[in-house]
Amino acid sequence: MLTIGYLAKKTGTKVQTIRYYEQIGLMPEPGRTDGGQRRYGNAELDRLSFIRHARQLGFSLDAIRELLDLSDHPARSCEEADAIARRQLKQVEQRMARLEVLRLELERMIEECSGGRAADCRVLEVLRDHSECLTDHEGIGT
Amino acid sequence: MLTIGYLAKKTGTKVQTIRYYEQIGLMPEPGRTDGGQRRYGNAELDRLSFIRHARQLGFSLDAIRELLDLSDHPARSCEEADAIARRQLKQVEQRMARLEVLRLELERMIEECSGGRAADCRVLEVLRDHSECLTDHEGIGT
DNA sequence: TTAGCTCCTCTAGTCACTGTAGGTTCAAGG
DNA sequence: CCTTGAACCTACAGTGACTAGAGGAGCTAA
Ligand SMILES: [Zn+2]
Ligand SMILES: [Zn+2]
Ligand SMILES: [Zn+2]
Ligand SMILES: [Zn+2]
Repeated sequence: MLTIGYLAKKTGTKVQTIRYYEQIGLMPEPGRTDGGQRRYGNAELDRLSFIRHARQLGFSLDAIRELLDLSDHPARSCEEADAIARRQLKQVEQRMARLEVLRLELERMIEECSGGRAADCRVLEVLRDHSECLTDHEGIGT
Repeated sequence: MLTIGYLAKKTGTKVQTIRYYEQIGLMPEPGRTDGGQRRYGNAELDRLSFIRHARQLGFSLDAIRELLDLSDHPARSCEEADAIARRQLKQVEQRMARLEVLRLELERMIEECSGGRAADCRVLEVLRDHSECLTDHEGIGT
């Protein structure tokens, strides 16, 4: 019988986060001691590891919910799991493309500024006037 | 005299977002009509454009607050503005590096899965067992 | 005048946690 | 058996940067 603190340490999760996962139905309600403390088994440890690993790979909790469901039903087709992963990959690629645009623009404005008074700062100038930019970068950053 | 809706359209901002910026002190409290509606001048339009452009380049509202402050004081040194921009660039680079790791891992697991039952799905297997991964990717995704 | 658009305030929700306050339980050492 | 202190409990508030909705008031033109 495993305590919540043990699960936390094993998976690199904060204790509150595990309780949060329980609250939103991602982790099951575990058994309790007479005093009301949670006690887990190995299945729950595995489930939490899965969740954390998927989070590290950038999946949303909603996506993870579906992936866990598929993992719980081994006879089903894995098409949906693959589709979720492909969606995630596409999202990552899009984000990288957007970041690359920002990176170039930032690099350029930093390079061009030769210091001095704020009045002549290239960084501030570019921020004031988008026509100084080489790219469109519409949609908010990140 | 410009309405909030005009500013919104000109800058591609939602009306509520402009009111939100006012609430957190990023935009000044504008004058009002007798009926209580906000009316802006061109200075406010410029300020909002600055904010939006900086947001598109990924700066946080706190960073933008400092950048606006510097832009309002042209005699000051621009060192701090440059430092903020360099910090932002570094953050973008770090995020891209993390995303590249995710991208490779996702690409690999999608490629390796040949479809079929969820029991044999490579995607689910990798999520269950981090030792199937080639990289460490610690820290939560994005 | 009346239609219909825009504007107002206020509240709550998003995502995925994280932090805090104030109290209870558990396990080990004496 | 008793005490100590770490780990646990619930409940609620806060993060960033908005976004959505309710319910009402103002503004403009036909
Ligand atoms: Zn500068
Ligand atoms: Zn630009
Ligand atoms: Zn598969
Ligand atoms: Zn891994």
